Amino acid sequence: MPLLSVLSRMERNGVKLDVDMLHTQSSELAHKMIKIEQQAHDLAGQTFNLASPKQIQEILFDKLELPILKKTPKGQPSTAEDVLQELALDYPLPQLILDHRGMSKLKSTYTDKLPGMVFAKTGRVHTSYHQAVAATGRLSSSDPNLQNIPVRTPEGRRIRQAFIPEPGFKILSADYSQIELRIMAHLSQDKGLCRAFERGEDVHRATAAEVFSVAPEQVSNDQRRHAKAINFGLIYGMSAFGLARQIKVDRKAAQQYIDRYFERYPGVKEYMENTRQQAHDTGFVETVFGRRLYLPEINSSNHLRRQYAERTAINAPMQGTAADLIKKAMLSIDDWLQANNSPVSMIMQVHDELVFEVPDNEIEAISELVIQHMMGVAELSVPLIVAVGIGDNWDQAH
DNA sequence: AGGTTAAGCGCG
DNA sequence: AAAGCGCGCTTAACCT
Repeated sequence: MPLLSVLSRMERNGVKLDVDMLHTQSSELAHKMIKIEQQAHDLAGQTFNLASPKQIQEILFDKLELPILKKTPKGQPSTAEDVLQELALDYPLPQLILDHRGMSKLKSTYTDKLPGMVFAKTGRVHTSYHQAVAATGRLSSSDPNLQNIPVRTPEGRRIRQAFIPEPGFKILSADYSQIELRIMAHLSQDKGLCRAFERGEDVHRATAAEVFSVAPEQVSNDQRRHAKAINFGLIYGMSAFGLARQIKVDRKAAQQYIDRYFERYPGVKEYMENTRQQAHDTGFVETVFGRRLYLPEINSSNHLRRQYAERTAINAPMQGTAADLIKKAMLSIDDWLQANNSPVSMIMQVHDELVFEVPDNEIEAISELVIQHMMGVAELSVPLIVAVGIGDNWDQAH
């Protein structure tokens, strides 16, 4: 069966929503937002629209004369999240704006919008998946986008709790753990990185131990957090400058971390250099399975465009291979479900995660089946680990 | 009235 | 001078 048919079936399956729960959350958010607005107006000494970047600029930077830490591409003082977080350390108003923004996002995009997207005939929401949008080979989802449902904050997770199964069913979520780092280990064949995954170690902790020269059990929370930022940064082609900004150390320290990383993981260094070189020589990069991404600007005389293409060259094989793997898993799982006339529905895909609606009495068998299919799609140099969760809503299952 | 862009932010 | 990859959605601001 072609992937497109699998996607169509998933769209048709849809997912059930607890609409009442979302309505309740909407009201609560509205109430909290009004309170924040009042506090903000008191601090500013005037009323203003907390959703208007222009008005926020006027109040923060013209009226209150807070320092301008960053500008937008058009030269206006930026009020972006990281800027306001920095300012919030010294002034009260930025935190209120941030809180308000977060709630406003949740309310307008999710709790207000999703109930209206329930399709009357099925009582469920039906997204559209797009197979040929993302350059790296990922799927995208729209109308509504089910690939950006909140999860990182407690308030956000309450929205996930509204994604529920039919009576007699459970939500089963299965995701690949650290899939892109595992692919980096496979592609680079770096000894240390492969060994960490083979031994089932906490990879960020292992990285921290190497980079900061301490025993794994001695790694502090901050060190692990920094190592995690380094690992992600590598996948994205980040520079010392970017790392410094991310983890709030000076540029020199960030450069030392990166140097240290490449000393400890020389295979990764070599892989990065080879990938860049290959992109320059051939004009494309490819995934483990040979799917290519062409990079017409890799030899551009414009530095910005060239550097952008170089970062894409680093990232695309890893992000793209992860996309290939989960698509293969979707195909083989769908194949099995169809062949066995299974009552199980595959209902969502979120890049490294598959979500199913499973009859209560089949949970254990299907968990095992999904894990086996996802792990078994390819034989890489490191194990592909799949974590499964089960629950009465998507948040519980995740 | 309607469309487009900029800024910002939700997710992996 | 910029500085971390890939998406989609909302509001404000601007434009026709």
